[in-house]
Amino acid sequence: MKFESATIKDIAKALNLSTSTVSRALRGSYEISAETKKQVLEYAEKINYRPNPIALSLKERRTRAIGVVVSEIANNFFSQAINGIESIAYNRGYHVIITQSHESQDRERVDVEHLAARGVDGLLISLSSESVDLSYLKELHEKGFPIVFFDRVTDEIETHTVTANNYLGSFHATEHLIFEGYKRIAHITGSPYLSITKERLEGYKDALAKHDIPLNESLIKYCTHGGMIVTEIEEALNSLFKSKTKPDAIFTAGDRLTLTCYSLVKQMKLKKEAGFIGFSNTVVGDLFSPSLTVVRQPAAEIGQTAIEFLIQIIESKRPVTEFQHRVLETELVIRESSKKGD
Amino acid sequence: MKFESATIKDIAKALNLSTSTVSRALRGSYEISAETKKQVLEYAEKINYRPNPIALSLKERRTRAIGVVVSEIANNFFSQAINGIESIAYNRGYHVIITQSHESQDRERVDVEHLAARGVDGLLISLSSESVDLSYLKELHEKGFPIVFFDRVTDEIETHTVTANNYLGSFHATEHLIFEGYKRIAHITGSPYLSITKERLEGYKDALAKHDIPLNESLIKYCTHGGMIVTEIEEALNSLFKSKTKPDAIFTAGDRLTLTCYSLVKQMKLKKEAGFIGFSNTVVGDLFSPSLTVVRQPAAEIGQTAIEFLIQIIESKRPVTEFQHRVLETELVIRESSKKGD
DNA sequence: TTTTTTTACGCAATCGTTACCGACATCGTT
DNA sequence: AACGATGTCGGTAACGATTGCGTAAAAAAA
Repeated sequence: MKFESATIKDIAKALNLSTSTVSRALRGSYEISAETKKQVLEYAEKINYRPNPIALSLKERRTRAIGVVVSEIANNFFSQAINGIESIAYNRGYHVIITQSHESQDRERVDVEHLAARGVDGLLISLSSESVDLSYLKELHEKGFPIVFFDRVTDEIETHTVTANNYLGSFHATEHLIFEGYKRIAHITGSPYLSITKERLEGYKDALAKHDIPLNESLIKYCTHGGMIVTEIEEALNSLFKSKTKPDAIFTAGDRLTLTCYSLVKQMKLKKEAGFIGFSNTVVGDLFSPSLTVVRQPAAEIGQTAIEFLIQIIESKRPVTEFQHRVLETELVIRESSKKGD
Repeated sequence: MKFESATIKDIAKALNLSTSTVSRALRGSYEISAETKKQVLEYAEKINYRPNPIALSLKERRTRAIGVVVSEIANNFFSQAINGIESIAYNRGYHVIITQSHESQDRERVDVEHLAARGVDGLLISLSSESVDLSYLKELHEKGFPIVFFDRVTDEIETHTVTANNYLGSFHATEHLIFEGYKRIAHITGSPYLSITKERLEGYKDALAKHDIPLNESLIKYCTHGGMIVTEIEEALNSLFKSKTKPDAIFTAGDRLTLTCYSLVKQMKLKKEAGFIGFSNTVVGDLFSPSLTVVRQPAAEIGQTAIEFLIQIIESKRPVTEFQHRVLETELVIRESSKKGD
């Protein structure tokens, strides 16, 4: 099945004009007579002519499409971020092509190269858990391909970044647990490669330090697949609660991680024993039992800012050399799960 | 900023060959000598040559991209469906361009026309709440443009459709409430234009009829924005619970609707009074308090089936005239919210 | 009337790639 | 020796649209 669309040639043939005249008439060039213009416009309207964007892309070397690479769409943070991206893109006349890395470095690489080859004008990317070798991104970037990182960023590539204030969000969350009276706070987090993991870990550590709570490395668990694999979290929880220094509170980093972990905690009947707080952008935190205290990220704003940066690079005449690192504040939404029951 | 990529011409120039020879060598044509092929292949590898998909699209009149139009990404059903779509598309070498209608007919139309003009090879669409005038889709379809409907379908356009068994899902959910002893079951649903609304309503009505419960029209509330506007649902709930024939159970249709409504019910402290069941693909239903009984749709399978149908149309040599209407079964996940507390 | 200017349009190249057609060796066959 | 067959490759048009340049005709200026 192929699907034929009217072209400029059809108009030219029907009106006995050349394609160049038709093209100029359509674009309202001054060197076309009013009469001819009217004819062309009317006929174009009649046959519902739409310029072929592929031909335009070939000619103008731009596609007005931008690529987005995230680990999972079915993640509240990312779906909200994409909403933000899409709203701005739509208004600026850009298409958004969304791909998922599923936390796989290989898949991410395929996605990126596919998007670049397909000719997107730029790339918005939040790195996968496994991404350590960024050489393919570096190559693209060095060739002048516009890239903006958001959420999970890297300092190996000099470009705009947009992130939440993970450090402070984590710091306040931890401190909140401390204020509530918790002392043995476990931190379950994602891949140690990720920027967000490092930043959140720092915030956690600094909050403990500020309140003179000794850091216990065995209370820190890395779930490298970020909540996508349940057994991984199960093992982390088992190891935590079997130890002699059982935690009295859990602080999780990441949306899927938080939800999966909270679900497991409930199944394992640990709910009354431990305080709980997690990074999550779920909209139903107060439906949970106990209702869930979360660190909420301004996902939509992050997405919006990221794509604005990207469009700025794309539409800039000269190579951009000054890069911004925008950091947006998180919000601590306090509910029951972090309250001390004693 | 522009981003230059190596072309077949660069190879031709460097190797003192014609572009046609290079092209054939790259595609492994038999009429190119082994030596020349080797040269070309090696040089292409060296400069990291990638064929320009835009030029190919122009020539082959296909883009290997398919467009998806849903109302909202931030909806568990749709994000899971997109996951299904994307997994198949990826393996078959297709790109997926996702757009959101935000339940607006105008936006949907712009999306569809934009995608068609941009040259996607086909369209996967779940209609918006407002969509009544489908003339623009009809036009495309009549021109031979491949379209497959999923979830929210229409019978005005003859093509493949993929849906959950909304009727039976609804029937069983309602019957379940009846078995639990509920008698005055309210049904809060979406736009009356939508196929899913009608089907679910039928299931609800038939279940009542089967058990000799008279239908009370005032127990049926239409929230035309499908849970995106909170006040709409608030009004529906207020009107329901202020009436003298107060419902003893609530059955909601739609993911966002269910979550928003359940949240409101909890806020309004109606939880102990009314049984609750809803269509939802949330993965955290058992975290809620009370844990939430849901009708779960096989979202990923729906997406997968839909895109398989679409690719089938796209790759078919002759126009497709026999269309399938695949219906996948839902799953009733029974938890506390639907249990009778008495 | 002649020259200049303006108007209004066509021709052809271009973007990157492929496909049809043709060209020209080299070889074997008769 | 002449011929066709075969193997290798190049030229060119085409996909749809834009654009610089050229130019005929009409209008204006001389």
